[in-house]
Amino acid sequence: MRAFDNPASQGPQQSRAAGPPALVRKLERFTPLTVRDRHALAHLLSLDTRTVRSKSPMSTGSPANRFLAVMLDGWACSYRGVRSGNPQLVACHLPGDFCDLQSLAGPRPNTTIMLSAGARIARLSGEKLAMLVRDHPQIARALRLDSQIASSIEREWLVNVTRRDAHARIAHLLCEFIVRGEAVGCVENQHLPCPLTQADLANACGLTAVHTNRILRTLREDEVISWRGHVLHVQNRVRLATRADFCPAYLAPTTVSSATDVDLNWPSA
Amino acid sequence: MRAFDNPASQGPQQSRAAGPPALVRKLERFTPLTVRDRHALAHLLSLDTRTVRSKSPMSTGSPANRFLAVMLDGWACSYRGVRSGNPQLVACHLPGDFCDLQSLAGPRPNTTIMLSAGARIARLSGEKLAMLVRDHPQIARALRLDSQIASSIEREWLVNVTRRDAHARIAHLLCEFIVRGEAVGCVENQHLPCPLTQADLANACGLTAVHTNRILRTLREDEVISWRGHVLHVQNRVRLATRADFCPAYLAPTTVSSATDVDLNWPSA
DNA sequence: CGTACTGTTGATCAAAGTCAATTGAGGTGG
DNA sequence: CCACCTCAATTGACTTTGATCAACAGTACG
Repeated sequence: MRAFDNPASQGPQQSRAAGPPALVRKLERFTPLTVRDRHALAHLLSLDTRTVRSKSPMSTGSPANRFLAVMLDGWACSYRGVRSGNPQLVACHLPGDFCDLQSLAGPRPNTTIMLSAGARIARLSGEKLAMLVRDHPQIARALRLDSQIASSIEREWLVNVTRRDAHARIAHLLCEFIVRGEAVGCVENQHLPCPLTQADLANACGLTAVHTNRILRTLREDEVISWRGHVLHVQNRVRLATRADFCPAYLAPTTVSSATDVDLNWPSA
Repeated sequence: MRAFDNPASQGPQQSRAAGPPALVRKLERFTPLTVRDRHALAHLLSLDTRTVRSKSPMSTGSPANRFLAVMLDGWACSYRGVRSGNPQLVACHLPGDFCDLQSLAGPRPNTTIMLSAGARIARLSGEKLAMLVRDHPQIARALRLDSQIASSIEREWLVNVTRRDAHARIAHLLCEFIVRGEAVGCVENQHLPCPLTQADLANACGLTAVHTNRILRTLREDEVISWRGHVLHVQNRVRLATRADFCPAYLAPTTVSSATDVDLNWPSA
C-alpha cells in the first residue's frame, strides 16, 4: 500500500465541510483579507496536495527540496523521541495549521510528524511562501500572529504538564482542541473530529495510557464529554473548563498596535 | 531603593569577563560577521542599558513604547503564573539571549520576566532592531538561527519534564546551562555563575523545592556537581550527561543550506 | 541585629506508574 | 463471507516516585 494516494483523490473521511480552506478561515480572524489575498492563498494551497489513507509519517522533503506542509484536513502530530520510553507528543496540527514552520529550515532532531488516517495536506515550497508574504502584507501579518499563537500553545503545554494534575491536564487539552477546532470551523454542535488515540492523549499530557483511560472514564461518567469513533463531544463545556483551569487567552492573538507590528519580531533577510 | 541604577553603572557582580558582548560572541558561532556588523551590534547594545541591583521584575515597556531586552550580564527568568500553585519557570535567559522576542509584540498573558540581582540588559526598540536586520543580512541570519534554538529549548523543556524522572530532569537542565553558558563565554573551568535558587530549578523542572534539594544533595555526594554561592561547578561532566540522557543537538543550529534559508521561516511584512 | 529568604532534613501520604489480562473494533487475506 | 490479526480500549492489583507538612539552620541584607 502506498502512503500517499494520488494528489487528486479525496480522503476517506472528510472532517471539514466544504468551503474556504481552514487556513484562510483562521487568518481572517486576525485581519481582514481582500478577495485577491484569499484567492492567492487558496490557489497556493491547491497546487500540491497529498492525501494519506492510513496513519503515516510525513517527510519534509529532501535537504535540497524542502517543503512546508499545511493541514487541509485531518490532523498531524509532532512527536519527539527520547532514548528510553514513549515518544513525547509536542504539538498537534489541526486543519489550517502549519506543520512546524521551522521544519522548512531542516528537520528537527529526533522528531517525527505523523499524519492521521485520511489527512490531506498542501505542500508549500519556501520560494512560494516567500512570494506570498512579499505580495500580500495582510497575509504576512496574519501569519506572524498565527505563529505567535503556535508558540504560545507550546508554552502552555509545558505549563499544563507541570502545573496541573492528570485530570486537569486532560481536560485542558480537550478545551484547547475545541477552541482551536472552532477557529477553523471543525466543530459542529460541540462535536470535534479528533483522530488521536488515548495513548496520544497520554503522551501529550505526560501520562500513561492506562491512567488517561481512567480519567476519560470519569469524564464520561460525569457526562462532561464523550468520545466515540474518533469524535470528541463536549457535553458540559463549563464543567470541563472549570476542571481544566482553562483560560483561552493564550489562543487569542495578542492585540498589537499596528505601529509596533511592522517587521519587528520577524526580522527579514 | 530604585530597581534600576543609573544607566552607566556596573552591576555588583560581573559574571562575564570583559570583551565583546555575549550576543556578538554567540552570533559569530553561527555565521561570520564583518567588523562593520560587530560594530553596529555592539553599538546598538550600548545605547540604552540598565542594571538592576536586586532581583526584580522587568517591564517590556508601555504599549506605545515597547522594547526588547537583550541580556548583557546576569540572567533573567520568564515565569508563567497559574491560578493555583507556584509559577512555572518557562525560560531562562543567559547573557547574549533575548528576553522573549515575542514580547515586542506585547506582553504574554500571565507571564513575568524577572532579572537576577546584578543583571544588566540592553533595551532595543523595534525600529532599531528592524534597521539592524535590514542593513546587516548576516546578523539577521544569525538571529533567525538563534531564535530557532530558543524555540528548540522550550520544546526540550517540555520533553524534559514529561519524559524524564526528577534526577534526570535536574541533570539535564544543568547540562543545558553549561552548554549555553559556554557558547557565550560564561563558563570558566567548568564553573558557571548561575543566580537561580533551588526553588527556581524546581519550578523549571516541575518539581518541589524539597525534592530538588534532595537530588542536588545526591549529585553533590556523588561528586558530579557542586553549587556554592550561586556558582555551578560541574565536576564530572560525563556522568552528569549520562544521568541526564543529554544530547546537545537541540542547542546547535540546524545546518541549513543557504538556498533554503532566505526569508522563509521569517516572512517579512 | 533582626528579618526574610534560602537551604536542609525527617516523616508521612497520595497520585500516578507498572504489570498483567481481557475485551472490542477495524482491516486483511483466503 | 468469515477467520484472523493487530491495535486500541478497558479494568484490576500492586508499587513507587515525588508531594506535602513541619521544623530548623544558615546567610544576606537593610
